[in-house]
Amino acid sequence: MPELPEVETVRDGLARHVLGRTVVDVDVRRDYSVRRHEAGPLDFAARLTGRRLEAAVRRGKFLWLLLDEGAGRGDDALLAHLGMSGQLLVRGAHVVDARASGVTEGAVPSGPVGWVEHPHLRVRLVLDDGSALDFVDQRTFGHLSVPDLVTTPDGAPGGCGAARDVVPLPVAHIARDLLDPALDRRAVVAAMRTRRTEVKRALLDQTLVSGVGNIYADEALWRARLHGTRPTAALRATDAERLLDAATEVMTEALEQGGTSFDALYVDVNGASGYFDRSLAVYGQDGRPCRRCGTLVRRDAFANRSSYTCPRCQPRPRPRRA
DNA sequence: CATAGAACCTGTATGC
DNA sequence: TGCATACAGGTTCTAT
Repeated sequence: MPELPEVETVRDGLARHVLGRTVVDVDVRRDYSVRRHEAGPLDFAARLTGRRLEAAVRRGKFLWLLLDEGAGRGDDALLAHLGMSGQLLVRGAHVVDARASGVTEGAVPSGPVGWVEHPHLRVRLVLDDGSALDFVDQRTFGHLSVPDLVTTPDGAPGGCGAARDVVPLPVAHIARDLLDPALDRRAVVAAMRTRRTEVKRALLDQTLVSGVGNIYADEALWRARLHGTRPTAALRATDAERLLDAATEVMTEALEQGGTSFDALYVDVNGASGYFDRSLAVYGQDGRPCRRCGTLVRRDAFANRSSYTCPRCQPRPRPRRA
């Protein structure tokens, strides 16, 4: 669910609310949510307890909190991926509005502190000021872990030469994202055109350029007037550039609105929804008129999901012969 | 190596 | 009402 603008909204919230705090207790309610932590839930908790949260960093849809140097620990971080339905909620030592938290009316506040416990709470970190950081995740595709930080080689993911960087090990293969100033956009265009696939698949490939998901891919393609099934190999460089510009633009606008959310499944650290859903031109708009030409937006099956396009603004490519 | 599809899990909406 | 099916913002693993 959360794509770059939503994850960045969460990162910003964490930067403002939990940095400088120390983890005093870790409560793993569901082991599956820390399955990517190889050493298991107990080690996950042990590695976090007593550590201070120093910085909030993001690449694409991954975000992590740098940890201070623990006794005998190397460089590591609390890594989070929200998957399709993950949330990170900062719960202060006060009662949170039940509606904004996505909790039904009448939910029972839990614990002496008095905040409302979300039904899909998977992991809770209790912080030294009495607040808590809750990882909530309905579908459980998201996960938390405490991996080591590694230095990525020059010119790594996506074939984009750029400055060396330190990222958590599971992020080493993820390319820089479209809001990263160090991203080499020309290299992305070049790499995209060497792929033998369709342009929407390339846009969603996080090892080529990261941060774009199904919503913003469709929105970017509509803005660039390209059909997602266009073969990348036959794409003009100017078209590829226009597509990347469109994706950057739509994600920047979404970020300004606090991200896109259709329901309580996506919220910021305070439980509030973003407003960009009102600005979507095609995603989820099937049967409604294209705001540019009036033609009805259509939905097509795409990789166990859907793609939304304007058939007139985004003509399908001519079928190629093999 | 590159690419496409299945698998992972929980819940809601829709149709019969 | 009950039940079956389709679908949902993503990534990793596996098979070609």
